[in-house]
Amino acid sequence: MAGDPTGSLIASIPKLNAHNHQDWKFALEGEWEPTDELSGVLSRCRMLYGAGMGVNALTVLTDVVKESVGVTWKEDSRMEEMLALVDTDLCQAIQSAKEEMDRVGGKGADVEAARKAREKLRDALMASREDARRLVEAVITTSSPQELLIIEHDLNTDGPNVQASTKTADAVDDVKPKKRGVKKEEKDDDAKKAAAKKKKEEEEEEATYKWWEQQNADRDGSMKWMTLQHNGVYFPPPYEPLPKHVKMKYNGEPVDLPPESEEVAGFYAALLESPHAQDAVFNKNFFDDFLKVLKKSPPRNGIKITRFELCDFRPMYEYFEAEKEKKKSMTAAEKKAAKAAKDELEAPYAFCYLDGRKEKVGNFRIEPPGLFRGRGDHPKKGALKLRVRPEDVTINIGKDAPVPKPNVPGNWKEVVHDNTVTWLANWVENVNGNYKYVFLAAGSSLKGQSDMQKFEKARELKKHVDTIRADYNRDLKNKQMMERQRATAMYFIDKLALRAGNEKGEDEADTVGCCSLRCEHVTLLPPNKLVFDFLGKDSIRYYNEVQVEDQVYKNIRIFKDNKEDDDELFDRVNTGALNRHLQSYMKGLTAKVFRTFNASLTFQDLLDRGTPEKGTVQEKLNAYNHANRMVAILCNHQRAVPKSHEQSMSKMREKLRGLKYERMKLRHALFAIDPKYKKKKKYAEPESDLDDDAIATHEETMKAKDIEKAEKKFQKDNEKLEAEGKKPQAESVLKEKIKEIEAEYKRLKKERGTEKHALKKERPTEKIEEAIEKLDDKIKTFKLQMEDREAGKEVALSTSKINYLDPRITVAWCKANDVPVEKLFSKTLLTKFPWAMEVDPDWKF
DNA sequence: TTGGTGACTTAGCAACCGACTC
DNA sequence: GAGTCGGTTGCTAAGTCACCAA
Repeated sequence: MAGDPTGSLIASIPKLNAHNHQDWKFALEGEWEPTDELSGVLSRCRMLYGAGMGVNALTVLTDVVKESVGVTWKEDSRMEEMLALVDTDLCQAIQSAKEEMDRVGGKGADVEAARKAREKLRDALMASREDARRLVEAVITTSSPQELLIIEHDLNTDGPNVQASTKTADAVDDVKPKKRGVKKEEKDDDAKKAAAKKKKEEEEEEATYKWWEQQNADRDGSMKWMTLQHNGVYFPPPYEPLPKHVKMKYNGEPVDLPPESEEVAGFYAALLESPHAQDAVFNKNFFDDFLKVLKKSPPRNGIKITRFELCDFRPMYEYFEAEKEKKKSMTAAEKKAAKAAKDELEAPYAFCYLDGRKEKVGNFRIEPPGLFRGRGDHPKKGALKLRVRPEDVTINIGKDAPVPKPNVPGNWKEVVHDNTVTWLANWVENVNGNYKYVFLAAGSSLKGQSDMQKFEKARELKKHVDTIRADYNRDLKNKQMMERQRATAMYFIDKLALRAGNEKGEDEADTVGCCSLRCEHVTLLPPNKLVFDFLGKDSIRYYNEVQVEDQVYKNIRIFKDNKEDDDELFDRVNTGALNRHLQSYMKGLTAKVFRTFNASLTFQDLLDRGTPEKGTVQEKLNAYNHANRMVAILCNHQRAVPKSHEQSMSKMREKLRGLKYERMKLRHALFAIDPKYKKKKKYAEPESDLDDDAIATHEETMKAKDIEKAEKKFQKDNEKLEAEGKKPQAESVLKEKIKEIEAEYKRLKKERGTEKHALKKERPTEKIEEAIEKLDDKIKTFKLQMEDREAGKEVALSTSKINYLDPRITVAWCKANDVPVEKLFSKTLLTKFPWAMEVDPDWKF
């Protein structure tokens, strides 16, 4: 993009949020209003500075310039250096002016001092503006490294306050060095270089900050941070009414809804073709809430809506679908531009500064309003989830950090400074009264530390698990019913990886875990089998027929005795008591730790035993996926069979048949050349599953494909001829071609089963042998892939990988087996587990 | 001991995205 | 360049568990 006119580049910088601008104006008491075209650039600096983001004008300018000129120059490290040299003075000037202003502002009485401080700050900003202008202009009018060097030199000798140049390509000429005393020049250079170096070091430190190598002896576990700065949360844009012609109907009549009720109708309309709209509870809850909204915001054309079955949301649904299509058909450039604009708006919320380090925020977007999509038989599904306003949101931020302003009108519910928690914002949602939180991203130091601690705790359990198991096995016969129930529950938690199973309320889906199992969920199957059948978390069915110790079987029979189906199986045990008991063995031990412990330990064990030492990468990956799948099955991590699964399997089967067919033809070619190959075992055996029927099916498929190809080619050729003003080929040409194809397949059919059924082209036997070898490898790998896919169609591998498998197991295994870790960890997982990347190949869980 | 509250992790699904094929 | 497909990411519901007051 270098060389673009300044205007268009500046125009591409998205506008600021109004409140940030006002912030700044407030700071300057209206004495200075940016008017030139670079105000956008400077606003970014002001916004971040105003929001107390620990401003570094260099970073801001660098970002802005990068955004302005696109990617071309990003790779030019000289440019980075140049920017670093330019901006250090400016940065310091702004910082000191701001500090002074804060100081005198705090006293309140010294009007004159405050005025001077404001002036200082304004001057610093004006300098910033000139620098920004020069930088942007220089960069956009520059395309070669040589020119950049000239500018670098110019900027070094001029200092930050030089006059702005013109905004055309002449700019480079305009920034020629001005004479200055050598000593001062050297001094400036040294200071700038030192500051730039420091800055670079800071950036590098930020990029490679390894919290897992730091000692946090100065902090007890309860303090999560010392300083915290952020820009709050991002509220979704307000509702935009639909075009006038798009209206729901009631009893066949269009309904003129005001925006408040139209928005709610739209929530439902969008789900019209989803299973939700077929759900009676969902529909009832939605309609009850819709009626409440209609009472406040009734149709403007007087229609009275009272019956759900007379509502027709289809016009709205069709409009939404059309809009989706429109969005889909946008060009790549349009999509990119839209995304860039969205990113720009959201950028201030995506990061925070925790103890001075830049960290990514996870879910900084406030959940938009909609209909509650509870899972399973949730009694409240379909209820209206209200729009969250700033008045609903509490912000948690450092004491000294400036309080951000919401991006929509309104004020925060509360601003707190609680450094014993990790959330940046929270609110209570209206449907279930649950708290919702904004936390740091999964790759942040806080989440990473907590993750690592979780796995370390699970590893610590190794030291205690023998004692615990011995105790609960003993207590299976305990005369105290409570202890016997507890021991049995622990047996299930340990052996079957069941969840703890807290009590649930009436207004939630009826799901259970270990402690909340009811008699109906466990059936006795003599002599010693138990059948578990219940809905667990997320209403996912847990079904397991499992052979248990005789004593466990006996206990369940006793616990069920004289009870109704819907009575609690463990009526003397709850999660609280169970966890308190576990704490007596090990600090921090709870039922949940057993799941992590058993998942990781099983995984490690399966990898150790199942990885083929001399296998191919694919074979090793299969062993890994197998181990991963076993853990996912243990933890009951299910997923819906992908819609395209059967289709994709059938394609794979077809491809495999093709590979085998190719092999058969190669074999036959060998036989045709030299019949003694027939006696070699390697070539004598026919391909498995490739009987006459399979060959016939395959040849039919190939024939159909060849004919289709010929038809397409014929059509394309004719179009080309017509475009050139030539006469198109006659239909007979196509017919002749198809005839040829059919003849070829007829020949193949006739020769089927004989060595004539071979390749047409003659090749030396060594080449054919080589080709068979390659095909064998290909078939083997492909079969493994197919098996893997089929076995995993109902199992979600990602949940265990993200939550239960110590990442160090994976990393060490990859190192020991020469498998690139990228094959197993996506970008997100690599970011989530940086602390695991340095383990030795022989590390074990 | 119990029940409620608050903070955090775990979970499946849908939308998105990028590689691949034609 | 368009269409397909499968993996990845974002979203938010649904768990676990500590803590506190009664």
